[in-house]
Formats: sequence, structure tokens, C-alpha cells
Amino acid sequence: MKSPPTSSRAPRVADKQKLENQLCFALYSTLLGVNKVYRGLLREFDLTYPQYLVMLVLWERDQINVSEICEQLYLETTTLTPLLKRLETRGLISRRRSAEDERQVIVGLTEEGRALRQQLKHVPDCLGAAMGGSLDDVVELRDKLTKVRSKLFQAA
Amino acid sequence: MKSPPTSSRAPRVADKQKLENQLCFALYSTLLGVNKVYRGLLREFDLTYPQYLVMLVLWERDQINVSEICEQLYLETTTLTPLLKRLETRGLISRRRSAEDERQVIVGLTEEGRALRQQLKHVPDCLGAAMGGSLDDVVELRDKLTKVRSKLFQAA
DNA sequence: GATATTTATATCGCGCGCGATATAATGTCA
DNA sequence: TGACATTATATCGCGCGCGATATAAATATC
Repeated sequence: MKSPPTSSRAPRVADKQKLENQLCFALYSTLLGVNKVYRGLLREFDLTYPQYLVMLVLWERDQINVSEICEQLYLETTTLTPLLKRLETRGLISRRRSAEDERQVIVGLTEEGRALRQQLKHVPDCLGAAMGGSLDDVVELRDKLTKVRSKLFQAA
Repeated sequence: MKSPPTSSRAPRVADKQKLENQLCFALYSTLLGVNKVYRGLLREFDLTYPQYLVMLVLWERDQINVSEICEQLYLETTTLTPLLKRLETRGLISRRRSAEDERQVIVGLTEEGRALRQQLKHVPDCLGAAMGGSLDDVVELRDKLTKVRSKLFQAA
């Protein structure tokens, strides 16, 4: 088959509809791989990747409300509320209504949740090793994705 | 706050555990944005993004078996079988057991499924527009992700 | 002070995505 | 030829992720 487009020559519709030519599919399938690696690492702590992301947010800043976590993780509250409930059931976080504004729910770390940070500090390095590439490459890729993300959320 | 690491200086554990420093989170959140844009485009055709991916595979090659689709999409059969059933219910694909090897299920396009290709030919350009960036940038990003994907699936 | 509007979170239902498990078909070997 | 191993798909249960909808609280308006 013809090689994928690598020049400025405008690709044809048929080429655009080829799976491997699509950046979106590369994103989608790479994330499947990311999740597979995380599952291997987090399973023993009875955590999923989205739950781990919530913990990352809280390890950086304790006692924040649900909508702030939603903003940072680009998630809807309909996704986050059940997720937080599971973490609360696990004893890793606590939730309470804000005294100042009872519409808001404040999410905080428990002692167990705080202690987990140290136990999971090896995880980023494991992912880095699994992904390969130099630090500079990774940073550049991350920054380019971040730009694409901004554009996508503007367009949506 | 300190800027994210951009040099070869080894980042500290705390920096590695920062959400925005992680390539994985950039991937995860960018894919949320991708899905949001696709939902806007595919809703009127009553399709989801994973279903659209299956159609892309079949538009490229009709009459293939389930495990081949799984390979191309990096999915487990436990994910694909229900997904194919929904597409079959929609009348877009057909499924039948192979005469040569009855363990295998052959998936093919119906007339309606084939006709959908033309109706959706604008979708890749819409995503391209939503993502921004030159064709060269997109191709480079895609190729780098593809390399990372290979490493991840090897490591998993 | 009453009503309307806005904001924040909760619940529901559905479509994934996958580990665990089950069933059936094919291949291998003694 | 029969027993066993391997392969392919199906089902189950659970954790997301989100659109639709509901409820309650805060703010704005008259």
C-alpha cells in the first residue's frame, strides 16, 4: 500500500479515512496501551487510572471542591461523583458540604490517602520506562498534545 | 510555581507526580477532547467513536474476522463483540461464522454500512480543523505516538 | 420579601473497555 | 482414534465517561 502522507501534498479522502493515518486513532490506541500498563502497576493498590488521577490532584492540593477537580481533569461531575464515592468507600478521601456554600462539596485526603502518595511514587518512572524516549522527547510530545487539547476543547 | 521540566535535569518525584507534567495525562485529557468533538459530528448518524473506528476498518477491508479487527483496533474481543452486535442491530454490518473454521466470525458491510462511508467523508477534515496545526505537525505527532504505543504494548 | 435565574452536585441509563470465565471448534500427539 | 492443548468468540460484572434530568442552594431582579 502507499505510504502514509508525509509531505504537504493534500491527502485524498480515502487516505484520510485510513485508520493508521489518523492522529485521533493514534491517541486512542496509545491510551489503551497506557491504561494497560497502569493496570499492571495499580492493581495491587486496588486503584484504577482515573482514581489515581484524582489522587494526583489531591496530593498536589488538599481540600478542594468537586468542580475544581473536574476542571483539572477535564471531566464532567457526572463522571466524578461516582468515582469520588468509590475512593471514599476505599477510605482514601473524605467529602463534605462546604459551610460557606452548601452547593459545593469539599474533597480532602484521609491519612491513608496521604500515605498512598509515597507508596506510588515509583509509578511515573515505570510509565516513563514503559514509554521509552528521552525526557526531552517526552516533554515535547506532552506540550504538543496540550496544545491540541486546548484547540479541541475550544472547538467542542 | 516552577515551570515544568524542559531540560535534561532529572525531575524530582514531586514534579513527576504533578498532573500537568505527565504525558499520560496529556494523552488521556486530549482523548476526552477528541471524543467530545466526534460526538458532535457523529451524533446525527447515531454512531459512537469506537463504532466509527470499526466502520473505518471495514471500509478499508470488507469480510474480515473479529480477531483481525481486534488486532487493528488494539481491543479485546470482550469489547468488540458487544460493539459489533450494536452495529449489526443498526443494520450497518453483518456477522456470520466462517465455513472453514467455525470458531471464527466474519464481519462484513451491509449496503447501508457501505453507503455511510460517503456520508461521513467530511469527518476527518472536521477533526483536522478542530485540532489545528499543519499537516506536517499532525503527521509528526501521530508518528511519535505510534512509536510510544508500540513500546507500551510491549511493556504491558 | 417573593420570584426567577443561575450554579453545584446527584442520579439514571447507555456505550464502552477489560479481566474473569464459559463454550465450542480446531490442532497436536501418543 | 481418543485425549489433551490451543484458539476464537460469547457472557458477566465492574469502572468509567457523559448526555439528560433532578434537586437544592445561592444570587439576581422586581
